[in-house]
Amino acid sequence: MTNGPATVLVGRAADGDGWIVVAGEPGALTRDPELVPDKSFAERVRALESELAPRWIVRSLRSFYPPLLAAGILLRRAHDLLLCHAILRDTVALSPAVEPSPLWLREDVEQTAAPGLFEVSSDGAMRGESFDEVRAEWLRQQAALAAAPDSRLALLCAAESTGALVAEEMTAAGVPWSRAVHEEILVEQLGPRPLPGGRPAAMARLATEIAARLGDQAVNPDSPQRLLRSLHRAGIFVESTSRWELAQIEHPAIAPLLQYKKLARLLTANGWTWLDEWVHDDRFRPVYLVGGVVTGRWASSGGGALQIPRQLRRAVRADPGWTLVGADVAQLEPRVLAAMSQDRAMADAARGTDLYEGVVRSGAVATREEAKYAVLGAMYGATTGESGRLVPRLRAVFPRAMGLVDAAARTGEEGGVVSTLLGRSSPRPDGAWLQAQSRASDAGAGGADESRARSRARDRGRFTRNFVVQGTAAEWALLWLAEIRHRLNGLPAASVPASASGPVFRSRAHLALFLHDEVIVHCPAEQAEAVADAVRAAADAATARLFPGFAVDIPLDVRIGEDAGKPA
DNA sequence: ACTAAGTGCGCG
DNA sequence: AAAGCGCGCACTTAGT
Repeated sequence: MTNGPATVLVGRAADGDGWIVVAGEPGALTRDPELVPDKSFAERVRALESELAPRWIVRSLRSFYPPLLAAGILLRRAHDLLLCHAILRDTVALSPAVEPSPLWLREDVEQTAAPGLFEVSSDGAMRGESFDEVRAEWLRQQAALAAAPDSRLALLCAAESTGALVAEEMTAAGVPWSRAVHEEILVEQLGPRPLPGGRPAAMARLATEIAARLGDQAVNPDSPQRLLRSLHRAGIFVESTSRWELAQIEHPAIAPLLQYKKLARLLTANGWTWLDEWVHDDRFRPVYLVGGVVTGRWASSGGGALQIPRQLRRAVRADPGWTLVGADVAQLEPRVLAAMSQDRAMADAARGTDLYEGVVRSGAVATREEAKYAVLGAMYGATTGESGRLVPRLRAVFPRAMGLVDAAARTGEEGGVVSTLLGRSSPRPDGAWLQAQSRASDAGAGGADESRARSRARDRGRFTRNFVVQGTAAEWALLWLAEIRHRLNGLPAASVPASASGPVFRSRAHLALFLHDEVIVHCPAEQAEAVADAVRAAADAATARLFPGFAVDIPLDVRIGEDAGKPA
């Protein structure tokens, strides 16, 4: 702990008036506390950042960082106490773990940043933002990390915090989004924008056609219940109106109905209303919730950032003089499984760009299609159907990888906790789950109790089976993101027209979108190749960092230019 | 009129 | 109603 960046600890003054700042050497806070008024706080941060390049210890970057970005300040390193509290509180590999505290509940993370620049929220200090509380929590977390058996948890906390920096930077910069292209797509598919509440022309046409072919003028394809009755009256005996089931039926009404559902989805999820609400000045600004998914994946809030349909991806357009670099990993999760389980045979199968072909070459299954079903089934816990039938073949060929996920499933079924490679732990079973299990072992338990308990146990086993893989893949992605950010910030300034990405990124390459195993970078056109190299080098660095001493291929598909937005 | 749960579908 | 994981959002429906 003697090398490394200095630290700066930041919290509100006890009377809520201004900030208390303490700077110090790594691992120790040596300087005297300094009281900085709200008014001059941003400038103080700017000065400390350029003087010390410290690690900023703050309660939550979600509220702390956006005003700084708006003031043109880029932070290099941080430690987000709220996010790390959630990790350390649940970590089973830690004894003692960080004591859970209502002060550090994650709910606050979902709040949007305070509107004014560093204005005091009346209860801000009481919710854990006071300097004393920040310092006390920092000391607890440092002690917990120091007591950990190795540095993996510290790496996870650092990566989670850097992820939080990236998340706020991406929200600030926004995804370059062409309203014109998006509108073109809408008009092409739906027809001109209808009056509010009205049906677009293409949907109205399809509705008429559905009515005619079902012989039911009153059919309402927007209401599953009524649609189901209409279908039954027409002799189509489906159990639900979901696309998958309808697609199996041969009837002249099905084609227009499926098309209607497709257009209805486009209209309601990403139509003109969505554009009006979420795209301003050709920027889409989603809010990311770092670690918002139990496994450590990110979630998002508002605008459905992680569910943008692929058909709209071509609305992602670079500013003039700028371009896009898109990259995604094929089959990240099985590659991660191979490495975390140190399964040499599976890592060999993962060599090259298509893991499924490698599985075929291994002799486990005969076709690529079978390989895909078998591998997905192994990670998701399939027991029946095509997939369930193929999984046992993998056990023979990849015993270590299968042993790891099978063990995770067993632990989950027994009510235990599993962890990712860096140490993020799964939630403990909840009260209802425990109750179902204990009821089944009661003296007077019936068969129904037992089968229900067994079913719940298996559900939980599938969850923990997937947790270790999905969560470790999320850790790889987090490291990748951090490495990309580091390399982009090292690129020289470029002479291009200013982009619309805000004061920090107007002339600097920046991450614009992150989607589990995929990134899009917005960069000056002249830097496209350098950025592509940086993104590739970052992936190699992430792999080396997460799996030291074990060789595994995690190759990228990298695209530059107009097509960068949409993966193959 | 408002809320909560269910349905269906987009993403990985 | 995906066989098998994790999400968010819009809409309908059932309940108050």
